[in-house]
Amino acid sequence: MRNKIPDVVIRRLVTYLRILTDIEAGPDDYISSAQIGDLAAVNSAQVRKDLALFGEFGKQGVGYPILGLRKELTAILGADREMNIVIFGVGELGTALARYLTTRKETAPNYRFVVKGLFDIDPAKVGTEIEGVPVRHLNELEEVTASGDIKIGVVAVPANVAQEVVNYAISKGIRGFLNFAPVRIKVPPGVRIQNSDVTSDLQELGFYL
Amino acid sequence: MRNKIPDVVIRRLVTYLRILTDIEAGPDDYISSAQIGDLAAVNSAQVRKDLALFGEFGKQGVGYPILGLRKELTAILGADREMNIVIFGVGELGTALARYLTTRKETAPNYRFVVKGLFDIDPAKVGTEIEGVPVRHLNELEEVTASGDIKIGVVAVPANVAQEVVNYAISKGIRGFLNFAPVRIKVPPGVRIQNSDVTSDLQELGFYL
DNA sequence: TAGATTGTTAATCGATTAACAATC
DNA sequence: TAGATTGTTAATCGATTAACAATC
Repeated sequence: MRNKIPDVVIRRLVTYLRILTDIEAGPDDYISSAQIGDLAAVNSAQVRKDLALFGEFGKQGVGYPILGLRKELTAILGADREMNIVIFGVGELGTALARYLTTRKETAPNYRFVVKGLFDIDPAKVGTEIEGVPVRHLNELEEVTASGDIKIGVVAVPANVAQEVVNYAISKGIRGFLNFAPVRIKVPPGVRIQNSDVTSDLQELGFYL
Repeated sequence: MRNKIPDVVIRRLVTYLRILTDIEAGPDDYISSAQIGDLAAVNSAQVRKDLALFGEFGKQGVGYPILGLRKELTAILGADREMNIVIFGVGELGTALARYLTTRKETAPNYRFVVKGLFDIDPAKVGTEIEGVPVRHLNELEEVTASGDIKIGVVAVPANVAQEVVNYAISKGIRGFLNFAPVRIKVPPGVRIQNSDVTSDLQELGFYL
């Protein structure tokens, strides 16, 4: 069933959930698809259709119960589970991400990403720690992945070694990546990779300005 | 003309340019749409169509001249111009981005983003500097935007003030934003905003794992 | 010339939006 | 009941892919 849901729908669902989370609501508060659409910059029919893919959550003439829908979306997106991640590369960006993700844990409400490991190959960095999480040598990855279920690897290494690091991580069982290195990485079927590249984003933006 | 080009095409063009830049090539080296497509994970017809939107750059039976196409894409994307940016928010992420963007300047070949200003409102940060760029109070923004043409604002402030900061920046003439805060920001027509949100990316990834 | 690959038109596919009966 | 809004079907829109004549 998950195969038939387009990526773009999931991205919107994440937005809807954030919108619902940002609203203070009591048990009797409802919101219409038009209101959600307005906040998410999405057509109201789109909102209804996205939600209808997963069930009938609304009430005709009234709308969607805010708390109820929030709960449903949380369940659909698995936002109630804790998700263990590791970070590859503890340079500027990797360090910032490590701090950001470990710090946010306390502030955000249903936050659920736990940084289980930081990896680098620079001897000057291995052995240090960030927000209480030790930086290990990449070749110790298996010891971390073996212990729990690490779902996601955040790639913050230089572009020229990113493919190599991802290959290695896949061999140690990691199946999802968020890649910050400015390269397109090839992964076998069954492995997901999501790219987030500041340079490309800026360049795209630059075209229009 | 630019209005008719879909965003997604521009994003692919950025990818093609990076691919071409990564290839070592002499003046007589050619590449086919199939090869580019392979490296970019895109159908070859797509590649040809994307390029054909801007001109006829190829030669039947041979392909596209690597150096020539690189030059054309650079011109199309404006990757030869220098693009001045400012960064709002000098927390973990803002600092990392500032360092990343100023440092990269030396390493990457046709890199062209110049950090012209860093802004915060925290008195402990205002007056310090990062990689030689001073951190100013947000209310000094106008003095920086007035001096040159600042095209892009990078938003690395907390989510709850992001909209406010963007509004203010728009009032000072900035027309393009790369937003790292986990909120959907409303902007008037004529202003572009691109979102890059680690939390959402991870959550989206989490759905599939 | 024969083989390869472009540029482009036509066909397909999928996603978005409009419309409306069902119903709270 | 009257008004509002859902869930869903049908219509539209746009983007991707296939196909192929042109031609290097």
